[in-house]
Amino acid sequence: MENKEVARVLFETAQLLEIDGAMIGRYRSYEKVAELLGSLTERIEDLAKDEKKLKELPGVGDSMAEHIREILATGDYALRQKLLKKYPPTILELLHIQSLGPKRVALLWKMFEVATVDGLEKLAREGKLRDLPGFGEKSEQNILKGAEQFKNLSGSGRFRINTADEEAKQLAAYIQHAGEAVESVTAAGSLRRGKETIGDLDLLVTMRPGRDKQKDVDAVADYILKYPDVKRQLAHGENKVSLLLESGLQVDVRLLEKKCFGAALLYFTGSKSHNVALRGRANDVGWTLNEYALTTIKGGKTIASKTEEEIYSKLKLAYIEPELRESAGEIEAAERGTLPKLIELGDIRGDLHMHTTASDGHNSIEEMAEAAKQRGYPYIALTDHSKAVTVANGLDEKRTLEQIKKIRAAEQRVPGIRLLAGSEVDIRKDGTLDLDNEVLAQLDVVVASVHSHMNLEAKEMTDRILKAIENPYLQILAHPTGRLVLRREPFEYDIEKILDAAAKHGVAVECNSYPDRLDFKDVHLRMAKQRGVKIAISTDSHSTRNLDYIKYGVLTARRGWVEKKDVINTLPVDQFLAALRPKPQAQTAKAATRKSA
DNA sequence: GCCGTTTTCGGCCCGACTGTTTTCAGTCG
Repeated sequence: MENKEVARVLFETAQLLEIDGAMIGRYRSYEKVAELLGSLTERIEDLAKDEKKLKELPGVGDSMAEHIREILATGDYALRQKLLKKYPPTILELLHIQSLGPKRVALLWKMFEVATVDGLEKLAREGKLRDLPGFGEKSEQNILKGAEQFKNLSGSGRFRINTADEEAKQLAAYIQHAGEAVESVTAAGSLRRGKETIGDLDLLVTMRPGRDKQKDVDAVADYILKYPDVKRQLAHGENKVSLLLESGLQVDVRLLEKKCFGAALLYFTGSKSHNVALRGRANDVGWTLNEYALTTIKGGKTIASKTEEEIYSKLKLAYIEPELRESAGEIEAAERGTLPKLIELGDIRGDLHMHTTASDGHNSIEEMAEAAKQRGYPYIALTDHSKAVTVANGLDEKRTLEQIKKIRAAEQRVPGIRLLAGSEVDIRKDGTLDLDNEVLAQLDVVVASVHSHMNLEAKEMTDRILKAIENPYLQILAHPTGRLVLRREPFEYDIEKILDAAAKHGVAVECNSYPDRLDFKDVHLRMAKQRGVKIAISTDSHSTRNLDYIKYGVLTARRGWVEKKDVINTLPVDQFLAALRPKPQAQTAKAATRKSA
């Protein structure tokens, strides 16, 4: 069982307990463990084999360890099943409706035995909810609005990082023009942490001290509400404005004083569990941390508030980069001074995965080369699709050989950048590569990936990729999990076996930067790093503009604790080529073809 | 259900906002 599945069972149990009116701490304990599982690099199934290791996890005691083992053994949990006899499973859907939480859902169930979104909508339309304690006409309308939104969103209500990134930049630029009173606009939240999907946007606006503070804040808030892209205003408080943009993205803008910027940035960057851990740490020494400051509990004396660095320092922690703030061991590492020195965008020297008009790209070899040169890269690899990917006009052996010649010729026309001839060769259903080894032998860089038969059983998919890795010409395994953000789940396979094989054969794995992919995630990268598997960060560009997506790959790598030394395309070109899996000697290519065929 | 220089009971992160109320409960992040 995967960590995610165990977490879901625990989380649903927590939600049901809360609806059932359990004590706050009881359901929190389930929630906490579910959150922990989301950021664990080890498989819970492995940890559970060792009683001691399992109970070393924070928040896991005798009972919780027992529950986890039960879930692993049976796929479910008796308490959850018991609660689902009391309440229908659909009741959990109601919790996803804005303005409804466990208390109100419990009340609705008690009064009307309603547990479906449709049933709830009917009651709201008939005006039957307004007389419930704590409800009114406005509550009914909000529930109807929320129910409609819930049904429309069907998906997760999350957005790809590039969408959120672009929306944030535009809105931030707009707010900057609000007037004198605005000093700075900063994006926080999961966007700052570099998550591949963003639920909503958090923007922090610092205000210059003026004569009438509240008047300035009100003026800026009014200005923000006039942003042309606003679909609806969701909230408007003293120092917060919430909007729904036309795209469906929700934005929370906080207007604050400069003196509490650090505390606010820390708070609104999250993650939630990181914040909780920091607050616990503050409590331990008699302090309390909120979005305004770190203060003493007794007397409310401010300890730190202006910068994040200051707050971490007072908590006796090294500064933790936003990408690491997932409560995945970063606090312990900060305490010990063993945090990684994360890779930076400027460390990347070459992009190793891109397409040209030869297959399904929009630009020529020369155009890609020029664009890469402008971005300061000393080298790139041009890797068009191979013939099996017919929809992308993949290249067969003959066309690949011609493409190699064209790349060599283009190198003369675009001086100042080394153009490596590559291919994104398809891994066929049976694990063989889609180009003859004689042709692969003539390429500088062989990138390989799966583009078809993505629903194989785990065993078959694992064997398929293991077989591909055993081909001595495969050097980089591209988009290794096949996940498409918000559209397709990753392949089912044994990723540990794949990574062990990659380590053994010197195959690098790709951290694919294309925002629709970003499929090799933080946890995968950490697993790769632990095994000493080399990492390549590439864009999978299909046009010159896509080359900028490299920043999302670097963010993702940073989330995976990746350092410059872990990434092969941070090396100068000669060292990079030497770091690739060495190719068999040319004369053995034919024999290798026969063997792998 | 977990945890502990506030340690075996009693708390569990904390504050803003909303909509309902006349001081607060519930939701949200």
